[in-house]
Amino acid sequence: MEKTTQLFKALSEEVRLRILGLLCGGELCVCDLMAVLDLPQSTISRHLAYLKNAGWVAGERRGVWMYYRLADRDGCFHEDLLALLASYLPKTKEGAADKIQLESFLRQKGKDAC
Amino acid sequence: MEKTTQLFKALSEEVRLRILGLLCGGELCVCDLMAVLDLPQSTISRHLAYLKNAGWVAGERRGVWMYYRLADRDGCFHEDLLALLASYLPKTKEGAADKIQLESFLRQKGKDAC
DNA sequence: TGACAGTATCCGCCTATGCGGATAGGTAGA
DNA sequence: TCTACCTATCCGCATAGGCGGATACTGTCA
Repeated sequence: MEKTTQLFKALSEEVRLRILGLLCGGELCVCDLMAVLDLPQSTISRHLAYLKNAGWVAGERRGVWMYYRLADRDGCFHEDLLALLASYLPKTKEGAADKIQLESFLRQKGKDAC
Repeated sequence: MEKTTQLFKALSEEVRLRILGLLCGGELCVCDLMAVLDLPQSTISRHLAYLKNAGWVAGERRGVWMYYRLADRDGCFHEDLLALLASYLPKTKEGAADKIQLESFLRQKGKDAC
């Protein structure tokens, strides 16, 4: 049950819920999240470490960047809980706003690359 | 989303998960929970207040006793999350043990009343 | 190999919340 | 109304974890 309380602790902070909501759309690197959430790098990194520790996300280094994605689910409960979140978070005010923000940021990033 | 993080904060402590698990079986008073969880009264009461504040449980005074039950669900998300918990908690080691403990306690209580 | 960019971790500070014992508040029955 | 019992709240204390700035680490490229 320790594992379960860890899962819930990780969900009990708005920033982390928003991060999970964004990661439902696919992997992102720390700087993407910084831009969308408008928070200092140390704050984002700390929350990602927390989510990783709790088993919610996994990180993978690719060159200079660390990409984070939703971790492989560990058990039915974890799976079901994530499904619930994935259907709920985008409907919230903050979740919807973050999504729009992310799309516009990624579009801009794409342009800059050209 | 504030409301949501409150729901999760309430779930991020083992004692409170166990209380919810027990209340899934029906209403109970503080002294029932004290007996089953083997914790001081102030601790139980504090956690119940927290759960009540978060919207998980509702209390009703009946004579000297306060009976607590699961609160009416407030929104689909709350509903679905509770359903998930109700199917998960009894399967955990602690949840199953608490259930057995509760049954034996209530049986004893019934006998004493005769 | 030196400079730089992205990320993780450390630091000091502050708040929330855990705990159990003590106390206060309600209610029923004598 | 006095007493006894059940429950809620207060108290002091300890710890977890929030924050942002500073620093350390790591990988890339010239």
